[in-house]
Amino acid sequence: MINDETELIKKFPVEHLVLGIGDVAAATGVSQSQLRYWERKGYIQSRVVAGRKNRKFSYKTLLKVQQIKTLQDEGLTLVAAVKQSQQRDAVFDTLRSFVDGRFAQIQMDDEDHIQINMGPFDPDPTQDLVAERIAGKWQFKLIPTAK
Amino acid sequence: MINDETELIKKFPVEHLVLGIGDVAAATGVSQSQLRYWERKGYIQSRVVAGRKNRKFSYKTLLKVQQIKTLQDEGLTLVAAVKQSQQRDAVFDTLRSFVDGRFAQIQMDDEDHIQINMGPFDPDPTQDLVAERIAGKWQFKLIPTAK
DNA sequence: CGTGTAAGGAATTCTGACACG
DNA sequence: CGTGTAAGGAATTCTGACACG
Repeated sequence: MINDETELIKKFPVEHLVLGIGDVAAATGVSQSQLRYWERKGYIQSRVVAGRKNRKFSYKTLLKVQQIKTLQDEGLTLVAAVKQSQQRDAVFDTLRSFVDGRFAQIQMDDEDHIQINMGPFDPDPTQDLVAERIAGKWQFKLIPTAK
Repeated sequence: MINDETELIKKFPVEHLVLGIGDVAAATGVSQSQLRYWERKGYIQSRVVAGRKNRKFSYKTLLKVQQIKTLQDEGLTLVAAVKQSQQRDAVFDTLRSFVDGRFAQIQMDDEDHIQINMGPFDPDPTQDLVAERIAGKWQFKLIPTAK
């Protein structure tokens, strides 16, 4: 079960996740006509999913939409917002990559005692780095590497 | 910009994210009639979003659907799968909580040098724990706490 | 129990045009 | 440029019934 949980979070279902335009609009606060316009201009993309006729957006696109909107709200023009947002696409991949690469095991003994083992602590590889949540606060500790 | 990125990932838009039944079915491989049946039996829930008339599922529900399906595929009956899946609801919250509590700063200098600062390293609070990706591999290191 | 299907109606999304600016 | 709206048609989802088992 513990391994299943770790697997589950690594397989975070976003790759196959596509959303309708109405759901993207509701989640981001960007109107459907805006989304269609942005797509027409090439700022965002929608996939055509096999067998579906309507527009579908990926989760990554949703993130991008939200970024653009935030930048727009800060006063940038659409073009400027789009340009800035491009640098940030990598954020999501970064988190994925970190979770994939380092979350060796997630252990949930009970509600109040949860641990994430992140494997060998590089400055001292004889120890494992563990994140531990106690009473709602996350702390790090080192434990001897399991043989 | 660095702070914006950190904020962005913390605001990972899943709270306000709702998906149509077709998208949940496509993402999980569970048919629409299954989803409606599961809902009727109370195993999963769908929200009625203000102003929308169709069924909408939260991202957490999607995770649950995927868990149930996985367990079913392993040979469990629907009821047994539902029961087992209940213990696992916390996984997602765990990741969120960890990211919220510990990702102090995400820094992306360039494609090949990315760092996540996780704040004071509890065994030695004069140092910050930093996860660093070099050439695709994540490693931990300690740096003096920024004053 | 657990899932599928045909049926008719309701809600959602589509495109192209036009408005405002 | 960037967004909204009215319009008519197309695709999606709805419920309740019935089938299979």
